[in-house]
Formats: sequence, C-alpha cells, structure tokens
Amino acid sequence: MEPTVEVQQRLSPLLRQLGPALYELDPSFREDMRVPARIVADEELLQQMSQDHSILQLVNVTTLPGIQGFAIGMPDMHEGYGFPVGGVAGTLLPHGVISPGGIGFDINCGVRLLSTGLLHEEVEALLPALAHDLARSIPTGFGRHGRLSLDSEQLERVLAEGVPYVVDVLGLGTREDLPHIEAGGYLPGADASKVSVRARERGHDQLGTLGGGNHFIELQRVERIYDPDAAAAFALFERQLTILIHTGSRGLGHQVCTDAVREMDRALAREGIRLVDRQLACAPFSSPEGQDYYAAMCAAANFAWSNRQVLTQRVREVFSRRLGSRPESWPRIVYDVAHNIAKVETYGGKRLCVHRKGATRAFGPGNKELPTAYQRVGQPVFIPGSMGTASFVLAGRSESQSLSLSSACHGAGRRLSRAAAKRQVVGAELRKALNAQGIIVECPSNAELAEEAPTAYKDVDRVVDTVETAGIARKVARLVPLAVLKG
DNA sequence: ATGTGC
Repeated sequence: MEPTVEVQQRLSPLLRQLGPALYELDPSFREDMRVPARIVADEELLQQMSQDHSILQLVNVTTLPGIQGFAIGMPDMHEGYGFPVGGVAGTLLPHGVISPGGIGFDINCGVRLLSTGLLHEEVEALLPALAHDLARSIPTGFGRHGRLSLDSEQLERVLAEGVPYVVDVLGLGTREDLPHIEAGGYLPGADASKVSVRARERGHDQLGTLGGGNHFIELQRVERIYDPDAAAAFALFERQLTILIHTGSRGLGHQVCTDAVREMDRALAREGIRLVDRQLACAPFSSPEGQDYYAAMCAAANFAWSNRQVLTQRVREVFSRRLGSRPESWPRIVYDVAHNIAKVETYGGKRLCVHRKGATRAFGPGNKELPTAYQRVGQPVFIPGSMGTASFVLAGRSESQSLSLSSACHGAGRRLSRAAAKRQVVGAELRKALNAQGIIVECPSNAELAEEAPTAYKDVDRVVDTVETAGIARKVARLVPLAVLKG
C-alpha cells in the first residue's frame, strides 16, 4: 500500500469524538470519500491503530460504490487485505458493490461456544487427558486433512445445504443444534456450482479440521458473570466448563476468495469502477461477478459452519468417552457466530449488503432470527482473547443497529504482524510461560505458538470495555483458558 | 487466513 504510516498518524487528530468511544472522520478529509469513516475506540486503541494502515484502509472503504451511512471500524481494528480487519460497511442493493476483501480470505471464520453442565473442579484431573484426546481426534495446522473425505455429491450438499445436511444426513449432531447457529448454519443463497473445482478439491477432505494461525479449540472456565439474567438465558454459570471453537472455511474459502478477486479485478473497467487500492476489488452485487461471488461465498459459509459442526461432534465424542454419557457432559451449543461474512440485512427500509470482516453480528433483543430463549436478552457475541488470556461473552444491544449496523468486535485484534511476533517471541519460552500459568498447551509448533503470543495482540479487556462503553453490546461473562489446542 | 511467493 502506497501511503505511509506517518500519513495515518497525522490523520488521527482529525477524528472528531461523536460519543462515548466513538470517533468520526468527516468525508471532507478526502474528496473520494462518499460517507464518513467512524471508529469505535478509546485514545489508547486509536493510538495502536495508528501504527498500521488500518485507518487509511477504512477511509478507502468509504469510497466504495453504493456505501451507505458510514464505514465503521471496531476497537480491535488492524490492517488487512484491502479492508481493515475489524471493518464494517453496508452497500445499497441491488447495485452497490460486494467486495471479497470486505469479507476476508477465511470466509465465515467464526466462533462457536459450547456449554457443559460440569464444574471445572469436577473435571480438573481429567483435563490433560481431554486435551490429549482432542489433539488426537482433530487435525490441526496448515494443510492438514481430516478423517472425513467427502465424495463430490456429499461436498456439493454441504455447500448447498450446510449444517442441516450435516445433522440430518451425515448424522453429526442433533436438530436442537440448528437454532443455536447464526442463520441456522445455512445460507440459502449458496450455489455449489459457483465454487470452482480447485476450491472444492482443496475442501473435500478438510471438513473437521482446525487449521493454523489464530484458529484454536479451548477448554475454559467461566471465571465471572457480569449479567446473571443473560447468563442464565445462555445457560452459563460461574466455575462452569466451556469449550470455544474458532475456525473457518479452510482452503476452500481461501480459494473462493482468490478466484473472486481475480474475476472482479477483470470486471472493474467494464463496470466503470476506479479503486484507490486494487485489493478492494469489487463488483456490483447485481452484476454476474457479484452474484457468482455471493453464491460461492454463501456456499463457503455453509462449509465453515459445517466444519464447526463436525468439530463439535469430535468434542462430544471425546467428552462422552472420558466422562460418560450423562447429560452434563454433553456439550451444547450456546451459539455460533460468523465474523468474516457478508449478509443481506435491512436498515431504515433499505436492503444492504453488510460486509463484516473481523466483526461479529450483534443483534439486540427481539430479533426474529434469535432462538426463543435469547429473544429477551439479545444475541450472544463471543470475543476470543489471545492465547492464555480471557475470552468474553457479550449480548447484543438494540443500539447496535444504528451505531454499527448491528456489529461488534471479533477478538483482541493484532497489535504486531505475524513476522514481528516471531521476531520478538521465542515459542518454547512462551510454551513454558503458559504451562507455568497452569494452561495445558497442545500445539506441535513453537513457531505457530510465537505468532499467536499474547503480546502480539491488543488488550482484550480494553477492547470489550470499549464496545460496551459505545453501547453496542454488554458484558455477560468472562472465560479463562484451561487448555488450548492449536495448529 | 492460506496444499505460504510475481
């Protein structure tokens, strides 16, 4: 990217404070801005964002054809491909653009929280065995394939039908799981024929695999409840054992994104779209390229939800083997949220294509898509911290609708690039430090461990407090790690 | 993030 970090550092004083933890850059800042850029942050987080190109990337997002209202950055925002990670933008349908860079390479990367009826102290002695069994049962790391190898018809149906197919036909899970997954684990806009042969080849044996990078499965203890009413609705209580799954659409989603960026790049001239950054490749939602990408993105999203569903079953198998088949040891889905996805949603009577890249949908109370038990308290939002730090459960507030297109943050957010983290952190020492904290680490690679060091991330407590201060969501529970499984 | 890159 052309502009320097210094440009961005000069830019942050131009941000005007609109409200608690909310800042705005007026569109007069640059003549190509169609709408303002807003950022949910405090002074410290703004300062951290100024260290990379993310604020400039957010300004670039405001130039996209059809963008409505404002582009908004979450407190965990950092630099990404074209769009910042932690960026949200809605474009007016039917002709506003859809941009693969606004969704991310890992389509429907997301987080699923499982609850148990077990207390931490009841299972403490068994944690090493549980972690070890999970590591044996679940392939982790770059390029690993799973135990399932789908034939072309099965893969096609996973892409077209998502989790309902995985439950009903493959027999992995129960019907009760479905309402506890965003969109029921299935976007009907999917068209498997729009997923390239290459993408399908990459995905056919990756269902039920965790992947690398920041993907993980964590066994956790509910350390603190902030909102007893919402916690009760989500079936969470103090000292409870929970399981958090963070993964996405693996090589399949990555290839869908790669394919679409190339196709859209070719169509830009025909559509008369001039971009400030080629990584913002996009096409009108109504165009052939826009429609093809949306159909393929929905299919990749269905694949990702299905992946988290298969992993859930692996967890359930390990738990029933080690803990018996009593109901307390059957992990139930609290909810499953996507944080790299575009959704068609209506705001102020307008149908928008809402891009959430490193941002979590955070519907407030009363939304019809939520399961009945959550209608009164709002949508569960999960914020995984970095390795060895806390994760949070939030509940979406109605105010999120006008503040942030019903969106919240998605994690702690990177502070250091992977390369910088690797230079600064010695993986073996980090492993020792985590073990000294009493955290079981199942991760074969010290290099992967170093890239995900807590020092490479922002302070998750601060990020979550900022989302709460802004009025987007409220804190429900704080979860702390007991064992982590990663690539 | 990713069968790691123009």
